[in-house]
Amino acid sequence: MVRLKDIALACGVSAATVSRALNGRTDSGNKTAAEICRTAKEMGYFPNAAARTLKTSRSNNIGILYEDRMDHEYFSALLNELRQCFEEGGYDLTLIRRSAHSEEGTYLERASRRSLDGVAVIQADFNSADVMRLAASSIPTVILDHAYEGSDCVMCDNQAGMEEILRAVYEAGHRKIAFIRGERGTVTRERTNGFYKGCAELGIRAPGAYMVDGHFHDPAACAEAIFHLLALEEPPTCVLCPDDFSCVGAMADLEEKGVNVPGDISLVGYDGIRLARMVKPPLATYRQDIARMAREAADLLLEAIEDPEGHTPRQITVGGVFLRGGTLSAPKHP
Amino acid sequence: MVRLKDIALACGVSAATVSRALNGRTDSGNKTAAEICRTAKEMGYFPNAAARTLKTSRSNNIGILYEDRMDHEYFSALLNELRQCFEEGGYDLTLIRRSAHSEEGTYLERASRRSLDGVAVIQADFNSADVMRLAASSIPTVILDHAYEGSDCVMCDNQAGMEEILRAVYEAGHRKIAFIRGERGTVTRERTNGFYKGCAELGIRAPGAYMVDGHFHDPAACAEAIFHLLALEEPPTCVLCPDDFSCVGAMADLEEKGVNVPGDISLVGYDGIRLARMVKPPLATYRQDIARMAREAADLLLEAIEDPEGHTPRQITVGGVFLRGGTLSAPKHP
DNA sequence: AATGAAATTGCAAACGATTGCAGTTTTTCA
DNA sequence: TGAAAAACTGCAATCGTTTGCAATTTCATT
Repeated sequence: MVRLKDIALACGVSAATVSRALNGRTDSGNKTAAEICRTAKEMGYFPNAAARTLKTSRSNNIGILYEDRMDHEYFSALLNELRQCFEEGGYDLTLIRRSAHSEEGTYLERASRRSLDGVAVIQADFNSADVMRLAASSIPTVILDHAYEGSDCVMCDNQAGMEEILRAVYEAGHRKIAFIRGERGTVTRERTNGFYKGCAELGIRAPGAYMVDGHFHDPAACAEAIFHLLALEEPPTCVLCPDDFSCVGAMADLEEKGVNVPGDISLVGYDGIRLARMVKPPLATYRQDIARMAREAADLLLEAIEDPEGHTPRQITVGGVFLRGGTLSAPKHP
Repeated sequence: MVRLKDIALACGVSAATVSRALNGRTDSGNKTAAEICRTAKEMGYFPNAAARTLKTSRSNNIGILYEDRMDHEYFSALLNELRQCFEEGGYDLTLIRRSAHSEEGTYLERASRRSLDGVAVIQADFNSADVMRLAASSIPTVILDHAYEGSDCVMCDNQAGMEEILRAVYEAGHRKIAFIRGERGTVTRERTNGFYKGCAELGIRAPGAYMVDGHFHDPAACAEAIFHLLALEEPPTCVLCPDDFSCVGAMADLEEKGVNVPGDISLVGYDGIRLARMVKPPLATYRQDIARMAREAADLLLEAIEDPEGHTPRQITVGGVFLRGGTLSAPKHP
């Protein structure tokens, strides 16, 4: 490995001068600086990250907190976009997660042990003290899809999304609309708010039986909930599912049992994953603007890193767009 | 941050002793060692990764090479499994990729700059000199889904997979079988071999027109290829697609244009992603054993890291399993 | 040419951990 | 009890880079 010292030797200067030249500092003579840079390139020099980190306590490394399995397209896409944003800024991404079996090491510890410049929380158990400690620490942190008081957060506009879905469903002629929601949390809370607000605005009755607790990303649970709803005395004509994945899976179950979508029941998903638009009929759904969320999150985090004093935490919501689809049609018996 | 020195001070010993005690070295007095460990825990000590890396040139960090978008379920799942394996071993994962716009920094450079202990190549342009240089370097590297002479590789058994698919298709009664293959590379080469080998064994004719060049993960291209095949004078009765994702998308296109699957044509996918089994009809496909691939890859890489001398590169293939599905039925006109 | 200011440069001390070597203590055994 | 062996500990150098300070050079100005 080529060291600073090697270049210094080759150029007949000190290591300090080489460091200054390579870092483009103003107090570096531009005649020698050019020569030094040339030699450095020739010799194939690149700085040792560990040494630099040790000295400056900056790692040019961003931590990614992602507890879940990573096979959810929504999160994968988010991670992908984030990576692009951060790589533009010269940062690498490191996945951190408490090792499942040996319970040693909190997130905060893992982050500071590696001198991470910041952490993006894509998916985590937001109620755990561990995550909260990280968010409250001095390490810049941005949270996605969850509102934390006093932290940088980027969320898709779940409330507006639900309201938009409701409007579309209403226009299609539905008045009996059920909502299967996912696990408790910011997302579910906001969607629930949007649901009730939308119902109120449109003058739709929203009986308690039409609000069902379900799970995200769980087709079986979603199907079960729908069957349960269909068995009601006064079944809904349209069901809003927690996410596209569940919805697609549930739809297959329904068809198998002889329930036709949208003939017997209309379905609407959430997320706008690509496969949801490929199945037959394509899902009516609400597509989140993942690229923009990532951009905003990256900007927030980078700002907090570059200027910790000047930065004040902000909470940003990003809107999406409703996609019409064959799973939503006029109800047979309105 | 608590330093080694702080603990040394608190315990009235030298930093060297603390280091030895904490690392459980044999030349450390067990009376004091216990005391030191206790104090360290009390004070909330954890080692500074940068300092340790600088001294030992081991980072406990594995690089992940993943050029593509990360929204392919197959690769996401692979990454997920890998993460689990490596985290068990106490390694973190760092995503490395040439920053797209500023062309500075090869993979090898990025890896050694961060003192990565090893690199797993999940998805990359295997023909690029950059990747080859990395594989040929002294940094332990394991390649997934591509055969590199003299490197550690883990591949799914594409040849056997194709042969198994062919047998199933044959049993269903098909004799005119087309194959849309993906981009050139190890995977495609092996599948092609498997296709021809299977045809030969079963006594199936394999005219050149039935072998179509296509793309992975590209539903539109797949659909187009299928239409092209259907327009042949003697169209095939069954088409093997490059992957599930393409197949699902193409199927929707077909239905839209009035072509019934499997009535008019049988389709078979490849990969076994979850959504492929949720659509209607569920795809006949070949599911790769991703968990096992990850395990093998991790084992290879860890072995190469722990014992670089004793390790000789191996190439491992992992078999999968054929999944029957509604997209494959007996041909109308055999 | 002398002077002071400005521009460069080098010295040396960090950053926090590890480790060979030597020195000290303890243990073992005769 | 004494000497040798074993066990433990500390010193100090080292990993590669950055940076405050001081020293040196360069330059403009009179």
